[in-house]
Amino acid sequence: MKIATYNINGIKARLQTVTDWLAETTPDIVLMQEIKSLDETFPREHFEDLGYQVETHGQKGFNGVAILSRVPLEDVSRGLPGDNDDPQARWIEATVIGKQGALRLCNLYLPNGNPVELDAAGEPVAGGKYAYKLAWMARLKARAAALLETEMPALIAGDYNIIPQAEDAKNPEKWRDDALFLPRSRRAYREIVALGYTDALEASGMPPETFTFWDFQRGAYDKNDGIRIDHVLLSPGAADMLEDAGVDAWARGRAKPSDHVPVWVELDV
DNA sequence: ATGGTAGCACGGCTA
Repeated sequence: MKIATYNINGIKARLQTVTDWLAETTPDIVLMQEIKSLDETFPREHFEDLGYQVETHGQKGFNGVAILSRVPLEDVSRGLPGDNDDPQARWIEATVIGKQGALRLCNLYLPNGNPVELDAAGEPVAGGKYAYKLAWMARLKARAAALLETEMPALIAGDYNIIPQAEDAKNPEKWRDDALFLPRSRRAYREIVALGYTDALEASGMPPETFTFWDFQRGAYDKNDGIRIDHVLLSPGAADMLEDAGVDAWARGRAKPSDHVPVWVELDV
């Protein structure tokens, strides 16, 4: 079963790009971020006509996540547990049944966190974007831990907005004070992985300079000034199913590209 | 220090 994550940066502007990519790479399941669309304005029928079940968790203008699946999805749940008052649509999960058994799919769009606002003591300013990012990551850690307590193997994938290591950036010094790379951000990410998750790309032996995002500005793609911020984390049970993983970096060079490219795994589910 | 680009939606925010 081929499962991909793809921050598409706006479904309306990306419909043709995504449709062409689907035809060329034929994933069974796509976890999409930044659909920037309400549920009712998402082009559901377009993807249903291509053979996909469509589950969305949308929001007007910003954020929004969706799952496309050629395999039936069950028990769809919207919103990351831990804050019922969070208005931002950044999390959707569902169960897929394969030949061997079930797999829990979690699709996330982790907050960017910039600009970083710190008080005189160096603590994130309450109500600021960086504080929101860290609070969201604490909720993610709790959910990731809870998933390990269940019987079901789990995949947690999406746009993490985290550069895990200096090697995951062409120019790490540019990101030193950025919310994607601050020690505090990376520590929170490492704590989640350390619960018992496997980075699918790392496990499959990715080459140096494996990036998933190049900014639209300053000709970042032409200079390969990229970062790796889209990740697929696998619980131990899901890691046992891993057959292959990769990045469709070529998608960044196509017409009307997103600033992110797809990351995919092949799992023997 | 600023502005560079893109999307949504039509002003200004988000990244």
